[in-house]
Order: sequence, then C-alpha cells, then structure tokens
Amino acid sequence: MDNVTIARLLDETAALLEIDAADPFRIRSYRRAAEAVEQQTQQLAEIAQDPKALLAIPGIGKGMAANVRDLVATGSMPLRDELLTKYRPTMLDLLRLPGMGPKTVALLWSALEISDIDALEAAAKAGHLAKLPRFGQKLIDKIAKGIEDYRKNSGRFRIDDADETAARIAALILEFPGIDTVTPAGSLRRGRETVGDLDLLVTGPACEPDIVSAAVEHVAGLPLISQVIAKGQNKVSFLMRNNLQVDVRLLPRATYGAALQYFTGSKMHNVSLRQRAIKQGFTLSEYGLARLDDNAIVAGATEADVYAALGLDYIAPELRENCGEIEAAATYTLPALITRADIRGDVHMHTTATDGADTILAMAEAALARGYGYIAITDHSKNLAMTNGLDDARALEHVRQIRAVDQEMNGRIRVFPGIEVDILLDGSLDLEDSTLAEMDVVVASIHSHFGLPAEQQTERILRALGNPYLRILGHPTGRILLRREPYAFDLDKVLRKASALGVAVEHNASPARADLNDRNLRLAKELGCRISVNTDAHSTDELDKMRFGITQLRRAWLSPSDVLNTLEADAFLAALRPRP
DNA sequence: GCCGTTTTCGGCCCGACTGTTTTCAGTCG
Repeated sequence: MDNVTIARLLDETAALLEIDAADPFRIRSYRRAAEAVEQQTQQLAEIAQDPKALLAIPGIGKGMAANVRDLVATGSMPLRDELLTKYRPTMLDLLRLPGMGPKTVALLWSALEISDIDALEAAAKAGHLAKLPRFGQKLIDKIAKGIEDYRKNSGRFRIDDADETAARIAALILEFPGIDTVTPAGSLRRGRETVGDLDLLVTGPACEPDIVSAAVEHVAGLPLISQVIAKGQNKVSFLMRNNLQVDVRLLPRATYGAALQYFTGSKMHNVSLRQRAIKQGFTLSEYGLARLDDNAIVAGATEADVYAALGLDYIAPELRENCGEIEAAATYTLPALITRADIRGDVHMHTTATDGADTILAMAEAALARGYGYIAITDHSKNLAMTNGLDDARALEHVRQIRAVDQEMNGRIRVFPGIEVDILLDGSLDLEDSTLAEMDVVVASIHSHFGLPAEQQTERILRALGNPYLRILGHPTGRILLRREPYAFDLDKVLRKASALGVAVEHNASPARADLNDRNLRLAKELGCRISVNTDAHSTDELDKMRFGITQLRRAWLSPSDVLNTLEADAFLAALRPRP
C-alpha cells in the first residue's frame, strides 16, 4: 500500500468520524496524519515495522502508528471497519456538495437513509427533503444546483489557468476608482499544482469600512460572473462560467498584511501559527495580531510584521503547508529559496522543425529578452512521428542550423544543439550514437508506452539511463497533473540510478506538461539527483511558464545550488556530463 | 488522537455568512 492510499484512507476515516459527530480534535488528528503521510518521501509500507520511524513523523503518535501498521498489513483498520458498518464511503461525495456538512449528511442518513448523490437527487425530486428540519426551499434549490455542478465539473483547476483567470478578474476590479491593489491568495499564491477556488484580496482607499459597499457592488456586478453565491459587507463569492469559484474580499490597508497571511493559508499552517500566537500572549485573526490582555493590535499592515512579531523569519507562501516551516523560521534555518532570477538557461524547447510554433532564432531572441545566458533547442526525434520527429539526417542538419544561430547571436546568448529522444521498448534511444554525439543536451522522454506493465516500464527506463550520451531524463517522476492514473514505473529506482549515473532529472516547468510534485522533488534532492528545470516550450510565449516551475521547486524547499541550470553556460555544460 | 521552554493531563484557532430562525446551528475558508 503506497502513501497516497494510506493518506486517502485516513482522510476518509476523518470524514466518517465527522459524520459520526466524534471529538473534533480527534478528527483533526486524522486529517493532520493524512497530510503528513502524503508528504513523506519514504514509503511508509517499508518502515511500518520500525516503531520509531513512524513516531518520528510529526502528527503521528502511538495510536496513529498502529492504524498505519494495520492499513499496511490488512488494507484496513478497526476504527474504519467499525465506521463502515454504520455509514457508507459514498457519503464522502455528499460532503463535497456546497452547503453540505457532516451534520446534514448524518441527518440525511438517519432520517432518509440517503448515502449517495443519486439517492439525494431522487429524494429532492420526490419532495422528501422538505419534511426535514432546517430544510427550506432555498436549501433544497441549492442542493439541486450543487448536484448539477458536481456532475458537470468536480475537478480542480490547473495553476496556470487559475492564474490567468485571476489576472483577468483583477484587471476588471482595478477599474473601480479607489481600488489600487488586487492580490491572489489561497492555494494559487502558495503555488499548488491545482487550485479548488480562487481567493482575491482587494485594498485601496475605497475599501475603508464606512464606504466599502460601493466597491462590493462593483465586484458583484462584474460582467464575467455567472452566479453570485454570497455577498456580505466586505466579501463577494461568485462562480465563473467554467464553474471556478472566486472569493473576493475587500479590506482596509491597515490590516491588509494580516488578511493576506490569513487567506493565503494553508489552513494547517494558520492553525499552527495561531497556536504559537496564543502561547506568546497574542491572538491572530485576519484583522491583525492582537495582545490577549488589552486587544491592542501589534501587527497587521504587512505579512512580514506579523511573522516578525511572533519571533519568526518571513515564511514564503510556497512553504506554508505546516511541514516544519514554522519551526525552521523560529530557529532562523529556513532555506534560501530559488528564485526566477537564479535561472540562467532553459534547455528544453521545440521549434518549427518539429511541433514548435517558432523558429530557432525566435526562441533565442525570446530567451535573450528574458535574461538568459543560454538555451538548448531539443526538438523531437523520429519515433514521435506525429510531431514530425527528426531522423538522423534531419537531426544533423538541425544541429548545423542551431550552430548557425549560435554564431549569429554573437555571444549575447549561447544556443546549444540538443534533441528530445524517445526510449524504445528495449531501452535504446531512437537515434544513432554518432548523431547523439553531436548534441550538447540529450533529453530522453519517458512518456510513451503507457500500457507497459510497471516492471517492464522501469526496466526500459533504467536501460536507457545507461546510454552514455543521455544527459537529462525528462518526465521522470511518475505523476501527470490532472491525470488519474500515474505512470506505472518504480520512481524510487529510476531516481536512484539517475543519481548514481549523474544523469540529470528534469522538472518540467510547464503546468500543462508538469509531472513532478513537491514530494517527488524532495525525494530527488534527498537521493542526490541533479535537477534541471525547463519549460519544454513549444512557442516563445511558453518560456514564461518557467515561473510555475520555480514555484514548484520552492515548494520542495530547493535552493539555487540544488538546481543545475542556475549555473552559467560553460559550467552548466561541464556539469551535465555524466559523472566518471 | 496528538502533544509538551508553563505539561504525561488538559488543552487543542478564528470570524463571516446563510438560512431558518426569533437567538442560532451549520458551513466555509
């Protein structure tokens, strides 16, 4: 049983406990344990026998360690089995409907034996719901709408899509006079790969409490709104036509920092922070950090003020997942995180020679404009026929053209010849060694042969890693965004061998193609892998996706020294060569 | 169920909005 499954079962148990009206703190401990398990780089199934190893994980104590051992050994655990005799796992679907909480789900079950969405819909249509206490027509309508939306779109939104939507909404909000700042908060600001909804914080002179209502009306009347869900004194929640929910809060400047801190989350980070505040004699809310004895606000204008007043270094939003960042900030041991400015080159991109939209020269100019010192052009090889992949002859001609552009740039930016090769079933690369020898950067892609059994897939990749010309392994970590099924291969084995051979692993910066999550990136670092972050750009615009890749590296606590392409051109090329 | 520079027991974060209510429970973030 892998960590993701263990985490899911613990989380499911938490939800069932909630429906069972159990002690809220006990429920929280299950949720906290689930999150901790999901973040572990080590597979719990492998260390479950070692009692100390499990207890070393924050949030896992004696009871939870026993639960984990049971899950690994039997696939379930006593408490979960007991709850499943009283309730159904499909109730978790009900909890995802807006306005549906544990109390309502419990009521539906005890009164009408409703345990899934189909039954709920049928009961609503048959008029059974109206007989229940607290069920007015409005609530019943809300449930019907919720079911409809759930069926239409129950997924999360990719960070780049959410980012673009946020920018569009922000521009419209900023048209209102007296509004000067719109900041995305929530999981978008923390850089999660996907976001469930959008949190936008707004401030400016028009957001002072006595006059804010006019600005609230402006937001509630934005043209791209499909439906307003809630509207309060300083808050508007609405749905976009694509069903993305947006929460906008309009807040006075004096407490904007506290609000930003609060609404950036994560929830567990905030809980820990507020516990710390109480221990130090403060109470922390979205309105500021206040002294417990006289309610005087001591910090709130900026986030840095709030953290400083609690004796903490400033914590970057990407780190706020309650994974040790507060402890590190308290001891001044947070890492110096990598920034966009640290990246000196992007060495994975395509041109019109295969499936790219722009020429070699256009890509070089665009990279130069973004401040890079070097790029590598890595078009596809022949096995990816649908991309017009290059055979040996065309690949060699392409190298000549790339070198010509390199000359033309006259040292303003270096342009390295490269190729993105395909790995064949027997683990060989699909071009001749003599062709590969002409390339400075050889990226091997592992994204084909989806259907191969995991063991064979792993074997195929491990063999490819032995190719002396291979420089970078692309798509290395076994997870594709928004795809239910992960690639089937042994990630740990692949990373271990890549590390031993000195083959770099690539973190694909483009959210559309990205496959490394922060847990996997941490594992790569722990195993001593060299890591390269590249956009896999298919047009000049896509070079800007680099910032999303950087965000993911920051979430994994990576510093500039952990990443290869923070090096300047010559040093980068030298470092790319496999270890002797 | 977890956790401990006030601890092995007794704590465990905070406020707003909604809908159905005559003072509040439930949900949400």
